Amino acid sequence: MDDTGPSASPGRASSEAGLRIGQLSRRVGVSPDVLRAWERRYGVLRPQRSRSGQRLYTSSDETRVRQMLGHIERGYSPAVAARLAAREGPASAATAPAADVAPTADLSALAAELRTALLGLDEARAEDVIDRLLASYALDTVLREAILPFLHDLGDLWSRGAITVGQEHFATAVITGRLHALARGWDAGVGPRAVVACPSHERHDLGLLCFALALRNRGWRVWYLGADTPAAAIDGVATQLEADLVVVSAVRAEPLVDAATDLAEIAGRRRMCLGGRGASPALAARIGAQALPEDPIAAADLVSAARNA
Amino acid sequence: MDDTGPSASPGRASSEAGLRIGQLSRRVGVSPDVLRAWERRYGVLRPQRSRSGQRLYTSSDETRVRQMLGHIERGYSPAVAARLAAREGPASAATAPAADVAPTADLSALAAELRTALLGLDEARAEDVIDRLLASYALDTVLREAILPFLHDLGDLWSRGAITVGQEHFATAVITGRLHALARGWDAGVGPRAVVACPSHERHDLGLLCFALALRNRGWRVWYLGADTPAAAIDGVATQLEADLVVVSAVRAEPLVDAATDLAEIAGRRRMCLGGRGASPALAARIGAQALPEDPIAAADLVSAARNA
Amino acid sequence: MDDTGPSASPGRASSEAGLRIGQLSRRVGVSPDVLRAWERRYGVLRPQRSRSGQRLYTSSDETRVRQMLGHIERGYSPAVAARLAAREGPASAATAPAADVAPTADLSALAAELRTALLGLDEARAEDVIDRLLASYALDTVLREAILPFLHDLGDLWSRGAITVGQEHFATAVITGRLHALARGWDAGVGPRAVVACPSHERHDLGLLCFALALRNRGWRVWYLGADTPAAAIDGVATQLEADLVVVSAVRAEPLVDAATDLAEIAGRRRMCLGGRGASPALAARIGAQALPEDPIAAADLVSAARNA
DNA sequence: ATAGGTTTTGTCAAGCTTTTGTACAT
DNA sequence: ATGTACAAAAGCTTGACAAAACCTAT
Repeated sequence: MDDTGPSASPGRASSEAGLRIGQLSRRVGVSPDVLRAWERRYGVLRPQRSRSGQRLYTSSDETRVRQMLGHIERGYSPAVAARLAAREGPASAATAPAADVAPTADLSALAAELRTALLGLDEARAEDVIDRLLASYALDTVLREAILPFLHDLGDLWSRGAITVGQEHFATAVITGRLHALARGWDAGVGPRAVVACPSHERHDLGLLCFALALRNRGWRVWYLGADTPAAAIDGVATQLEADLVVVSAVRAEPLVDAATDLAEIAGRRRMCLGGRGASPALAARIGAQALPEDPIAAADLVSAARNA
Repeated sequence: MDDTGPSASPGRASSEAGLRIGQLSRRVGVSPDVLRAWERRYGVLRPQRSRSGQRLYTSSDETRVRQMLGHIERGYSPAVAARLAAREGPASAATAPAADVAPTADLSALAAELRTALLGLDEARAEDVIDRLLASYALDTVLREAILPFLHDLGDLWSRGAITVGQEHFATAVITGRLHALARGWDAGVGPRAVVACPSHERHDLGLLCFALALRNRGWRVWYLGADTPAAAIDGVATQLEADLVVVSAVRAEPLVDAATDLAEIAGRRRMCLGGRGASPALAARIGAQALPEDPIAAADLVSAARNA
Repeated sequence: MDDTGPSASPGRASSEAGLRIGQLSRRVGVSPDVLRAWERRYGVLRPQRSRSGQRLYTSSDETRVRQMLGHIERGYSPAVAARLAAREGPASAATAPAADVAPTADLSALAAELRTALLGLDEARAEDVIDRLLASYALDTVLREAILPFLHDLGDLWSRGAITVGQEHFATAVITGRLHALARGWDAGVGPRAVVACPSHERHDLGLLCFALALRNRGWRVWYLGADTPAAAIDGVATQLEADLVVVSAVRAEPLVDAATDLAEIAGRRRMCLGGRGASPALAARIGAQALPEDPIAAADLVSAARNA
């Protein structure tokens, strides 16, 4: 097994913490006392705690310590080494020699870093990059320039067999979690109501999630039903809410085709849009819905503009 | 998911169940006592029972134990190892006991940490805490439970001389920056239009900023003019946009009183609300506006609900 | 920020600081006592100081010492060798930063679009333009070529009555928000510490914000106190942090004049610079501070360069 | 170069709690 | 088989300490 130990599987990502101080100490060759002192004095490490107060370190804490050791060996005092390590962030210093971390890294650099982090199963770093992206750029931009291109890539890589299913799952899980977090409180307020879902047998809902975020960002109230939702369920929610809009999206055409009859029935009573690569204008026409562009942001613009017009 | 046993398919489980504790113990090299303790303490194993109550383990229990041993060997404590093994196993979701880690982000703990960080002039840590808050809680919650109480405290501490003006300025600057960042893209979309400002001579606009965020979160499009805005300016923007609502907020009453005549003039043509501690119902009535509760979130609720009603 | 690599700009050097005297001594083979003596007598080295006063050398200090050693070996007296080394030093850092690469969007067109968007109260578009600016150009460039000129224009237009106060407030609010967001992580790293504020009764802090960003970009750690900060507050924070530098900036002269006595008191204990249009060399001299050019970027260059001189 | 004072940083101890394997009584 | 008890191991916090490294000043 590799030296990152327990971090290989996707679901574990956010709760990977588990190393206790003694073990970390043995791994990096720094006494527990020193580890605690470093935490207290420089705040380099901020391990999770168990309910009883025991420190639980992640493997990124381990690399952090190693970075510090590297700096110390190079002659820096522990205090300085700590600041340097802190500034390097969760990312590994080994690969980025002396590159100063810019306060405002540029968009494509951040996008690239996100990709590296996610394919490298480094969740902490991925979260950090997403934080920096969102801090520096508007949500639409982050989605359009970083998240969506990455998802696109991911599909490519996967279909070429260039990455493992585990990597794909991991990346998907991290992004999903993050986008969902952004989407809290979707249904509050005054905007028009949209019900948003993938049809039965369509399990890829990340594009839909981006679309939903963009739509929310344009003032809509969104009820997000997610992947694999039967047409009847969509209809039920839409009816209960008296939704102004129903959006159904799929990557492949089949799920939409299969649900076409039921969807047409809904479209007869309510504004409906079809999104995703699986939605052709022809199919939309047959169902009585509006076809949306493949790009989720553009789709949100279109939906939103149509209403204003 | 089923609750009858540890493996995914019930049928197979029962057909395989048969290992008794002594046998399993010898196979995996873990004493029966320990196996029982693990079951009791971590719930890793849930063997079937024979008629007489004896434990009957399946082969998947065996792999489960081996996984645990592997994790322990890699340095994890038995408690953590159990959690990890539970995650991996086929029956993960159903049987996994609550993880033993302290909740990553306890709201009040995070709020306290935010306070410590800001008063200690530690920006990086403050940002980190805010990140964690936003990652775990809805914006409304973060504002209501962490940001606003802190701002309140800040006023208190300052008036009691418990903190320096410098600390107050610093904290204000950090929070302002952060909230503004959250507010990007305020005017996009389809919602009703609100113009939001403090009157001339009112320079505290943080409460207003929270209100604006909450309002945006409820689907409104917001134009934020900020502190110290003359009534004429407010009117100009409101007219240019054909705003549906104008909100004016002040901590003290004077700025509102001073601007009362001009504001009344605007209120004659447009829905207007007065917010902040400086806004009394009496004053609002005189101006022809609606008084809002002091709490920005409640105010946003009210504004938003009134429109829906 | 530039993209020329880690060692090109003078400010960058200071962010690398961290070597303590013992380590430097071992590296170059000169005793700590001698290093201190050279510093005192010839001023060849001007290391940063840690909070407790420890000297923190950069790697360029190391080459400086080596140059001196070379000259001494060639027979010059230490005094002469020091002068020679001093003359050589700065020259080595003379590699000019490269221009921005391959602009994806035309700078002046984007600047114009920004202006249109902001004056038209179109926030979403403004944010998008800023995103594109930041994605294509270095921060310094964006500030110098787009943001600052626009702010300048804004003042002009306003004074000519060509725009309403509302437009001005709106534009200011958007830009403020954006710049604050870029400023995350201001206090990270190991660079020298700067406290940055406008004096009491000065409420325009946008120029200061640009300056602070530029300074941060040159490796300084910045504590931003913002507008309208009493001298006592500035002093308090500077003391708490043992800041290496205090910068006070105002658009008009009065606020600075009013605070002159208190500021002079601070300047007696700490390096201080005065910035903004309100800062005249005469006033600076009276206070015992250094006057900075009006242009925030140039000011940051000066502050940062002076340190290595 | 020396002297005298301060800061930094790794270590250690005391006192207490939690974890966990093992033992024992029912 | 179950539940309780127990003790060793490992942690936690607080506080203190001493060697090393620095600082200033003479």
